[in-house]
Amino acid sequence: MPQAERAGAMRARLLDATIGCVAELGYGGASTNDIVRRARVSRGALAHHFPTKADLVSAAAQRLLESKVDEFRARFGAIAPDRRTPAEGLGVLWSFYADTGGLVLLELMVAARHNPELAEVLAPMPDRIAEVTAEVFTEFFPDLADRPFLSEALRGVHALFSGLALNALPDGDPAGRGAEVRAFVKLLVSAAPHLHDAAFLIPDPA
Amino acid sequence: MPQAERAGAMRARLLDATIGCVAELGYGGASTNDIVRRARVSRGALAHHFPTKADLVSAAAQRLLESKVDEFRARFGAIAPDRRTPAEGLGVLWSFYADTGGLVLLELMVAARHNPELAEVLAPMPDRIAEVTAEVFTEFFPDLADRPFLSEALRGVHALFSGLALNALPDGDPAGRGAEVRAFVKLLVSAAPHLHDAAFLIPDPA
DNA sequence: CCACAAACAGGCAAGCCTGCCTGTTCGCGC
DNA sequence: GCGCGAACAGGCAGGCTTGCCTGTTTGTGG
Repeated sequence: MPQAERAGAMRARLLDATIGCVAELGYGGASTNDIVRRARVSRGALAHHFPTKADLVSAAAQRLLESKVDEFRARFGAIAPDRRTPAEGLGVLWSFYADTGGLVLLELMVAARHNPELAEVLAPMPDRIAEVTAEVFTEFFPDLADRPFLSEALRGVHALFSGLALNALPDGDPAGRGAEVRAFVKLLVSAAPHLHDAAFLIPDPA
Repeated sequence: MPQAERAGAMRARLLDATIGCVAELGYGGASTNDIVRRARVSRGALAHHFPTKADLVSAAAQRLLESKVDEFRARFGAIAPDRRTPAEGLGVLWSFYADTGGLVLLELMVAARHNPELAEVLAPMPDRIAEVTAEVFTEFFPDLADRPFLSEALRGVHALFSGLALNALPDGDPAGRGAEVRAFVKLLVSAAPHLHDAAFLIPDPA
């Protein structure tokens, strides 16, 4: 096996093991020992590719973020064309936060507060996700592309979902008691296309 | 000083120091050494009142949660009566998440995933907050008390705000790029009372 | 007034984690 | 075929953390 490929595979294994350990043990509980054990790699190899732990987790965060973005595109594209409604898209968005990867992202997010290197990687995340979401949205629903407050609404939905995932964290159940809220949002989104003018939203000064 | 009072004060100092350390160093970075140093207390005293670290942080979480609930009530009541609109209330809600205490709550939230004792304390939190919020809301806006989806909307706003706070975490700025989203939500909330019937929300089957 | 228990002080030991260091194998270019 | 450097293996040391353990003071009830 050529050198480059070997190193790449090793890096990938290390990164995946890191993500797995964070998912399983939490950011605080994931030690480099656990990681090398899970990846079936020696400590030396880890040190060779990622001199410091911050390098490792930063790279893992990057990998996870990109993989999830791709996954998001794929899942959205996988919806049957005749069922591609914004409301249906919400399910895809939710899956972005509800699964294991989303959990890890959450954990890394708060860890970033005391890890500048991680913060640097994760800071552009909300914008990146919003960007991709908007991109996909305007691709599949071109007639809704220039709705007022579209960007704000999309970002809001993302924030809402990450908040729901967060709140559901302590009681183990990934769905938590957020199901009703999600249903409500779905209702709202279903209705939104029928509001052809947002002017009425401006409260009556009277 | 009587015994009970002394012990109470000690407990309070320990708990406050714990919250302070978590705020400053993060959950993972807050060691019992830091805590006793900050509280000006000996290790023995800590061990006496909180045999294990989990006991300590659980108690601290409890204290923080209750203090924030009280603070929420107080801040809401402090709004000038003639300015008490739901939209104005959003500011209070946001302050709940934007300040230091909210940050700590976020951090403890994700920490709870691998700390059953903490989880037990924090699990009822979303419900508790929703409850208090609904209570305050119906007290100040009795005519809006039985709006459809009120509970869902309130819970949604909370989730949204916690998500915004979370997303703003990596870039240090507590406000982050969430200001536009909050403005949008404010607009939505301002408009909501003018929608006297939610029936139109049901999408036209045609 | 005394005995007792709670409250508090400080130190000790075991365990773990991270970073580095030396040694070995493998692939690549000449 | 050979030398060189990257890739990898495994162990060592320093530092830190947590929980416990012994010793001392202080308040309380009989």
